[in-house]
Amino acid sequence: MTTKTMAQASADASTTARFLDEYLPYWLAQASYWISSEFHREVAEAGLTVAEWRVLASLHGSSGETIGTLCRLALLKQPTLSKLVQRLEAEDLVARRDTDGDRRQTIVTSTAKGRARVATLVAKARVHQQEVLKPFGENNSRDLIRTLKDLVRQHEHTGLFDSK
Amino acid sequence: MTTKTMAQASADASTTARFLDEYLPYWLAQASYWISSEFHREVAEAGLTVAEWRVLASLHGSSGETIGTLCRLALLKQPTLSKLVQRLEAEDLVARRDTDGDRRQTIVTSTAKGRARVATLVAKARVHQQEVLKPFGENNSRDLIRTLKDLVRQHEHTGLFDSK
DNA sequence: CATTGGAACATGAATATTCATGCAAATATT
DNA sequence: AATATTTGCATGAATATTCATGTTCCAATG
Repeated sequence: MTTKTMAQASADASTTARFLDEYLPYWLAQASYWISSEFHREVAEAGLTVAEWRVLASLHGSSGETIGTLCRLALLKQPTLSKLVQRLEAEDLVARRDTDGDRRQTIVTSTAKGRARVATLVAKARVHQQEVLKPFGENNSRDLIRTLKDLVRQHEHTGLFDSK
Repeated sequence: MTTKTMAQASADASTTARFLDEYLPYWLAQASYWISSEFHREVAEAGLTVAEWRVLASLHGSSGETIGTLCRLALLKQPTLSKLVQRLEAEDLVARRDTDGDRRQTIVTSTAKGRARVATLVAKARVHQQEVLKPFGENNSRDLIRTLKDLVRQHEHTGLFDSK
């Protein structure tokens, strides 16, 4: 195995420091990727794709979300999500209905079958999060999540979602 | 604009707390997404796709990376990256050569043209990072990056990369 | 040192995403 | 209040990604 780890790679920054090594967006992407993909094995074993898991998780504990909101929750583009939701609806894992107010909107809710399908997974996700945060302790963990929420709050408005 | 922000959504967790609202991987993904996509407008204006930017940024300040390492740096799957590198090579933005040691490996380096192409962008990226971190101050910023690096170090080995 | 297993990269076929657009409904403008 | 603009979602065509596999080479084992 010749494979360098990211951490090692960042360590042998002898003279030529790689740009990425101190680049925040890079580390955010790496952290997001590795933490998530670790759990995505459970998702695959449960017979779901990552996108399906994200949608069902987004609806977990929600009374229903519009397609647009769901796009931002699951970080999927609107056409991608529309098609995914239709597949999930065909499997009876989610249901779609119109809103009372704005008749352009579609509200998506998870069905009993959908909730049952992810119940175990959600529990495992909570455990996974605890394991991930354990090495950091209570305070650092709280700080990390608060900082991430702050980052999102400060930047989610800086660009239209679908302009990517 | 009926659109709920993620922060607002997390705020009206009156009785029904959504699962995602306290889920670390969710906030990592959101933070990564929004911070990056904010900058990706610059990338688009420079006439590059996000994947192209990631590859060229990964090679910036590097003496060359193998396809495999580049996959992990840019978080792209190997077939995706192989094809992308071939396109970049055709534009003379990167070059490929064989390693001395392992003749299965391909080393990718950025060409002078490639470096010129992202020089401005890299400078803008550094400025962008400073702006993003400014509200958090020196100490919190350093803590955040250190924590992210720790997370990656602890988890990059927990799964094979391409098993996703 | 032959053989077997695995690793690195390339590539075609299957699949998924994205862009562009359409349509219907809400909101803004005059 | 008629018209123009914008918003929310759906959908087909173009594009990109991914899976499965092939090939070549390295490394481990007998």
